[in-house]
Amino acid sequence: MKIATFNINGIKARIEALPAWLEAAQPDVVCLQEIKSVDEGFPREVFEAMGFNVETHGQKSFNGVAILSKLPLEDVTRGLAGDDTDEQARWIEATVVGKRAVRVCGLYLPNGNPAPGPKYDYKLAWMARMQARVAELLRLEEPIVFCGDYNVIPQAEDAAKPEAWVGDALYMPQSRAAFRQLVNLGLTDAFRARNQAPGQYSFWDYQAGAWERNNGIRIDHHLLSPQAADLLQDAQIDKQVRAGEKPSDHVPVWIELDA
DNA sequence: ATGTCCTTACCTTAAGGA
Repeated sequence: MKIATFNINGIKARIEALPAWLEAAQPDVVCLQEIKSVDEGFPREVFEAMGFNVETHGQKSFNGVAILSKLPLEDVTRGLAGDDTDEQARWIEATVVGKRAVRVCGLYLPNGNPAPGPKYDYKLAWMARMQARVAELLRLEEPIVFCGDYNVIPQAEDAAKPEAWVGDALYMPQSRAAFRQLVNLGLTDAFRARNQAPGQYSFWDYQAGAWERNNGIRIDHHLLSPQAADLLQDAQIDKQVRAGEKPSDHVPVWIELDA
């Protein structure tokens, strides 16, 4: 089962690039972030025509997540527990049944800039809520994948210029500690389990020729429950997508599970 | 580099978010 995560930075803007990548990469499951669309405005028919089941959790203008899957999606839930007043669409879950059943959680973690400030407070509070949800799901002792745009640079080697990110919400010590606490619940960073090389990025800013200078950061991750980690066969970043026509500022990252 | 892109609304131009 090939499970990808892709922050598309707007479904309307990516209505050509996303199907082109789906056709080339042939993923079974794709978690999308920043669809920037309400559910009714998402062009689901484009993806249904390609054989995908489509589940969205959108909002107007900003954020929004979705799951596309060639396998049936069961027990779909939307939103991250822990704050009934939170109206930002950043979390969706579904169970995908292949050879094995896998719970897939698609997430778009808050950016948090500027830090400090209310947006950073929201980021850390959101990460604490995620910690609780992950701990709850891990008790099931099943294959679970938590994938998406984490907006966290885990280590210095995950940035081309780590010194440029000091003081940024994506690289603040508290952000990295909260990410570490998630991992320390017993999760595996799938990409790092397969590839320890520095210079592996999933995002290059549109500004200042970041792509041309390879000034990137690795912020799109798959964290795996122990039972999912047992099934891990591959993990890759589709870097070349960033050089395509009208690209997102993120590229797809995917894993292959024996499931 | 102060460098770009996406979305919306006060809509052909600016603001907010990233």
